[in-house]
Amino acid sequence: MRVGAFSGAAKTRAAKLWLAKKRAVEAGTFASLTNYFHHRGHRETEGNAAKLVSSEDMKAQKTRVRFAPSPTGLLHVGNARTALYNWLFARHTGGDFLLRIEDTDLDRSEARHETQLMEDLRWLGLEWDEGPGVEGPHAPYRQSERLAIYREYTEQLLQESKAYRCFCTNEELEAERAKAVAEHRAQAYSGKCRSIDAERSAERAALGEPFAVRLRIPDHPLRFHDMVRGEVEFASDVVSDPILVRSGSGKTGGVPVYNYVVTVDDALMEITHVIRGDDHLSNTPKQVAIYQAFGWKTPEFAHLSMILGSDRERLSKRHGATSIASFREMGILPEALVNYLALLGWGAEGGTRETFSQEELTREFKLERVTASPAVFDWAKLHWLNRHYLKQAEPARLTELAWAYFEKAGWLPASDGSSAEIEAWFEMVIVLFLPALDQLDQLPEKAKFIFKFDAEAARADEENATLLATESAQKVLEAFAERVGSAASGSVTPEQFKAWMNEIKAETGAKGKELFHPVRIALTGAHSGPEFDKLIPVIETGSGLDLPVHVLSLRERVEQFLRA
RNA sequence: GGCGCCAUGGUGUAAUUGGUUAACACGCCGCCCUCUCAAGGCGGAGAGUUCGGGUUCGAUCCCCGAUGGCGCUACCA
Repeated sequence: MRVGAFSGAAKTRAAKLWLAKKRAVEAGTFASLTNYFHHRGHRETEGNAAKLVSSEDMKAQKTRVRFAPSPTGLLHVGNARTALYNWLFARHTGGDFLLRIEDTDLDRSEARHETQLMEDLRWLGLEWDEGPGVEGPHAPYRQSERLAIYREYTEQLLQESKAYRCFCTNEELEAERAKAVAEHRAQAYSGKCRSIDAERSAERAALGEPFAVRLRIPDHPLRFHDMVRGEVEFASDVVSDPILVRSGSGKTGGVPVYNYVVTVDDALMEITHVIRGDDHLSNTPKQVAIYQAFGWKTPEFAHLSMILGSDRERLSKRHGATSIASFREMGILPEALVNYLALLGWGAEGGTRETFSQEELTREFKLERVTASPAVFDWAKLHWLNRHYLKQAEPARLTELAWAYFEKAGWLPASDGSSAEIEAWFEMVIVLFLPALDQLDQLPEKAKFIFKFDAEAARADEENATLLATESAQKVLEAFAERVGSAASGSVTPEQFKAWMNEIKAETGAKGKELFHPVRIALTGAHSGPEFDKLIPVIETGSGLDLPVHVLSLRERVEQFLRA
């Protein structure tokens, strides 16, 4: 099924669903999540290091996690795995999984990427409880639509003098950085603008001098707890006062940056566990400082290691296809990909099982068992899992998935203009080649000889020519041609075929490869391929079908081959 | 340069969180099945846990250091 933009009906249904869920929650033990969160948030005094959510809190509180991609490109395996782990954690703990679009990079964010992203998530079976298309109590879920909210919080920080306006120019900052490197120091902002007094600062701003807003990093170490790495600590002097809001009067001027909005949103959306890629680990102290500035309690973190290519470099386009969309196009089944991604950085207790359905994963998945070390992406294992699920899949489903490849090749009619006979036959084709497939898009190449039999090429092949050069091969071919010539085109059954081969065996004395290879080459163009028992019906039935290309019957094949 | 994270066969993960002949899967190799190619069944090779110290009766596991890889060090996310 194709998942497109949401229809109005779907949207309404989703909203109703959410409402119903909300009522159920409110009626139950989690009576007032919002109040609870508020208490929690203000309980902690400024300057305190991040505290673990105690086990009591954990019990009382429903877990809430989010996947927060930026729509700047296609969803790739790394992010998909992050989404999956978030989803699994939410489902395992009975919590909520939210989708939030981080589109504060106005230059690179595109709506079509957002649409594609949601389609990919759905394809993987990762439905979100709140987010675009579903909505929820914390809407909007697109950061570009939350700018007014951030502005309010920035104002508060400025007023409390926890943040300050920075009037430094790019040149000044670059000079600072160069100096820091020369002196073997961390490249942290000097804090030059920290000391500008509030009145003067407001004045300069009013005069139209461009400024960014920076957070004042406190001078105590910034600590947080990470569920896969344990306690992590950063000294405050290596953490630069982070930019909260961009300067300038252009399109991006006044737009807050990632580190800031991610924190504000995670807090406002009551995220309890921030599960994300390793590349954010070094950003976390800045975010912790933001939580502290607001007096909000820090959530639990879980930083997932990177996925690497076979050269141990961060997986990228250089390593070939890595987008979820491309996997789908190749004919990797979503359950195979989900299973594979789950295994990339996580192992079930005991570690002896490899195949898990999404339900089984949900049951067994524990964040504590996620590995901290990076994992190398391995096509061979993905293919193994895909073959596994391909064999499990309903043939009808595969027929539907594979149809497009053949339609595109011009070998099958458009699926809506097809007949039940053709569909049934195509299913036979798929079953025939299934054991030899890593991914569905390999099917046309494997099945090519059925639709496009090339007698000349078969003859021309060197290996074939050698096999056919013997006297025995000639005799076998003649004997076979004689028999197939006497039968009606398209009428040969596997039984008939078997009987003929036995006769030819007796008649010519050829056996084994000697007997079968010439026939196989004449019929398929290659000396290896699927079993004749299954192949014969495919060819003969196919020859009687009304397809865009005529499938040659056994008889026609032999005739063409002898003429070639 | 600074800071952080990571380190078990080729690859992904296990190992009652100090006591194992270091396990499973993928891949590889071989055998069986078979006209062939796959699939399937059976078996095999492949790590002494990056290196060096320490703690301990005993370290894959705890501590320190080194090395290597990766990440961050952006008014990207």
